[in-house]
Amino acid sequence: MIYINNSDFDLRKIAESGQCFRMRSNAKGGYTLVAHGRVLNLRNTAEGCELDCSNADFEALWRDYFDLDRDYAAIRSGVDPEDAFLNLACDYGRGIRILRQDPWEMLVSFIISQRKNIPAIQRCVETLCVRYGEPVERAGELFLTFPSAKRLSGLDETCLLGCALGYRAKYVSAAARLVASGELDLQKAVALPDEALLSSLLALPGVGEKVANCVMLFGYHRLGRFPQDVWINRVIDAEYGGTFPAERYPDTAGALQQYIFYYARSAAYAAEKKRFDPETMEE
DNA sequence: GATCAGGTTTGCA
DNA sequence: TGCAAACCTGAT
Repeated sequence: MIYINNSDFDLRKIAESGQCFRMRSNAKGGYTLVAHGRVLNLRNTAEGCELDCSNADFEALWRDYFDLDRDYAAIRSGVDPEDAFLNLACDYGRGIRILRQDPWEMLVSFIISQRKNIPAIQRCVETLCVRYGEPVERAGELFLTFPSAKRLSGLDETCLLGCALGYRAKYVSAAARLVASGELDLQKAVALPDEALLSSLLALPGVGEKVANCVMLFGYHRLGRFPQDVWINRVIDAEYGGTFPAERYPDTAGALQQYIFYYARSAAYAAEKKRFDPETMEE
């Protein structure tokens, strides 16, 4: 067992932050995660957050996966002290970290995400894994990995439609073929500078600015990327008059985006808005 | 039934 | 460039 004692590590917030679709609450009051072909159980205890893995696995994979060597307090303290809203969001979201997830899994997950809410995305991803993933055994229980590009590229598009992907099926199918054929090398792309990585992602069908930025942030850990979805846009309209000063945070905007996203969707923010703007009642 | 959801593409001005 | 409509599916 490994214990994480870090006030900048909050299991629930990370699970709910919308960056990861395979971290699900389990029967033991904790969370179970399948990532990079491995299964991990986590739960909060008096001694800290408990990870049921060996020290070797922790050092080889999970320390990096949870980005534990980064100082998130430093990211928050770099925020403009005049920016009251952003400081509130940072306080509220404290404990969120940007996970280092698999680029292929992120690409497919965020292509699927368009015009779907989080539960719907989770269901689609789960169905893909159950039907086409590789089995992994863990304490007598069976789990499934995220299916490889090779596996998905060999499927008829109707199989993907059967996973409720809808019009996105052809996008996933095309991406799978490109990756499986080697025409697009997602691992090699790790070495690309931001702009080149962005344009190679944008070249894929069904991938626009938002999806590309999510893949860069969550799959390639480019912390300067600032994906703008409708929630972020609503906040930017309401709090910043239409433009967020992302250029002020070239190395941390993505982490700030996660704090904002988490706060923007919270009841706390809704209540705050309502307090200052009675008009929202009518909307 | 109509509308809408964490978006992208296409077509038309 | 900029804007609206269409696209699948599931939920309200």
